[in-house]
Amino acid sequence: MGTSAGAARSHRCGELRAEHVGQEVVLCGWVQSRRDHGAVAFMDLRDRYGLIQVVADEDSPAESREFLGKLHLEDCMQVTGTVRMRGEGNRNPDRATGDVEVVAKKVERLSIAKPVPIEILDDLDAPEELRLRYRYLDLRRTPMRRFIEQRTQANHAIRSNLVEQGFVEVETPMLTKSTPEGARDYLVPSRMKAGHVYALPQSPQIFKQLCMVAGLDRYFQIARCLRDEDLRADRQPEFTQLDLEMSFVEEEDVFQTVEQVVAALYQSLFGQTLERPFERMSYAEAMRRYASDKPDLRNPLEIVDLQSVAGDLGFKVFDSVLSAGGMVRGLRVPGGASLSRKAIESIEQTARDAGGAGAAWCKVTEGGQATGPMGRFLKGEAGAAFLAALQAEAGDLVLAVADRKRVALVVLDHVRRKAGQLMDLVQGPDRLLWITEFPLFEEVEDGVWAPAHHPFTSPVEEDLDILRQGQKDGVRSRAYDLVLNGVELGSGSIRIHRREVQEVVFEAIGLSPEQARRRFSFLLEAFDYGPPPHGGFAIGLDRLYALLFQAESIRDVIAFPKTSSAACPLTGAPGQADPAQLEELGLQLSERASVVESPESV
RNA sequence: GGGGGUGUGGCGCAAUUGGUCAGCGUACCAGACUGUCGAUCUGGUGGUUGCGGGUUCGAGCCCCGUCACCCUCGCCA
Repeated sequence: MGTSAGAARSHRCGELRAEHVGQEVVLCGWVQSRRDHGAVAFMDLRDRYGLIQVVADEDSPAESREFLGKLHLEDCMQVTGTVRMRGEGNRNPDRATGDVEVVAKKVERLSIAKPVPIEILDDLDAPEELRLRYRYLDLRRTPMRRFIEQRTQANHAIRSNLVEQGFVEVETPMLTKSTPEGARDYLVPSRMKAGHVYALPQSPQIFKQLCMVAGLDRYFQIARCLRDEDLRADRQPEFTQLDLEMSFVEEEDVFQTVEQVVAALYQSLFGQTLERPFERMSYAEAMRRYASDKPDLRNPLEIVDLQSVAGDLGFKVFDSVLSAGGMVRGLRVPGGASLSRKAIESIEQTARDAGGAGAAWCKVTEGGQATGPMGRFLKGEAGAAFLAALQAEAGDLVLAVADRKRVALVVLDHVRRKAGQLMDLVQGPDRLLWITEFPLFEEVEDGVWAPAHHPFTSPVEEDLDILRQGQKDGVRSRAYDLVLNGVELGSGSIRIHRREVQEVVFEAIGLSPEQARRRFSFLLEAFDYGPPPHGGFAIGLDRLYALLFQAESIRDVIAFPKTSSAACPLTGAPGQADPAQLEELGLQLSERASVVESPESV
């Protein structure tokens, strides 16, 4: 901390050590606790930097002795006194400042605190809603303050690394037009142009591409994004992304750039040097081996295709799925025969929770026999072939899932994770992984395909022809994700910069040239003026920080977060609209809106 | 929008099959105490058990509705 303590104080509470003994100091802070013994009284004074014990004894003026005992927790204080060594046996080794104390000469209360609704304790156990309502008190707590400080450091590491890499930082508008992410927009009505609205950005997507057309070459921003969708434990209506875009690049250029940033982050936060390059895996391979587009590679279990061996067992469950065009895949859990009946049942339950019918299973005995529910179907050559496909050995547990393709993959993913967790296989260092060549379209219902990304995501060159022929299944895009231990950190793509390709994609996703021009006119217009090939990436920082800082919730790394109904208990936002403001905006509330009453005004 | 969980003094918790069970800790207030350190001791204030309705002689406890929060599915690149 290279800055001065401030005019009202000479030192910070947390910095006093034996070397300060004898100095007269002026401290400012809050009353953390007080211990009044009559003729001697103590107070722990807290600031951002720590705690210091202030004592008033026979060396202090009588009035300060009395005053110290009368203070409330969290009163804001200024204390003048002398640093002195604590007596032998009176030191507190659990505290950084525990060898010294400040003998009060003058004790002044700068402001008074009512009884606090939440206590300022590291291990506070209070309803989160209350913590949000009194966030300014919650943030006085050390763990919360740490998150803020770590976030500062992380943002700083990111920013300085990207600047080093030659990036320019551009602040893009908050009042803008709808962007192509496909979430619901937050709208802001215009006063100047009644009946018209701004949309708050779901991401700076369009603007960062415009930055590329502008020749800025390498853009980044730590950007606020807003999406009006239902919340989750790891989702907030407004969140922060590290957003970047680069010109004249291919996937590898983006990967290396992002890897440098992430490595700088780990270096700064943990002093840890990440191994680079990160691993890379195509979407197809990830789905084949892990049934997931964000596999946790710390879990070594892999999916095995049993399509060709499942039909010969005389197992009705497999037969009916196969004849319906479904999928049979399985999983070998080495040593899994040691799992209890109850544990295996929990895997079956996981499969059902994931939307499947369950999971077939058997254990492999020393003699190579299969026991358990699926065991009796695994006799003879067909059974041996089945187990051989899995490379199952004595002592293993074998799990098999049969279902419609989309369901089976989801179930396999859950089963793999559950089995890995039960066997305690998920360990080792962080595994960072690029998933590449995501499909351009995803099947949302049987036979119904929707674009998986925004419409400027470039298809893979070799797949252009089949795309032109109207095929959707199997068309690869140049989109990629970065995955950390099974958690998707962010995603990006190489964009389309050629008009001809853009038109093919618009047509494929069912946008007529007119519709496309209406929605993205300004970007398409910009693309008439020599757009460079470009691509980029965006990382959700709140989620990443929650992970890296080991916060319990994404809300802990956000200073002033919202509840799961997108409300702010502190400010009471969203608030009721003021009729005068509505009038000015040319707006009228519908029946539905006026029925809704605020439950309570704070 | 669907499913699940939670809701008792400011805060954390308790209350047997529905029957003196509205109690404990902490904070708060008053007092005592020369070395504590999330001090201790004594005494005290404080609750229409989220809200509304119902069942019952009787509801914190059972039923219905509702609100808020948390988790989750849908939704969200």
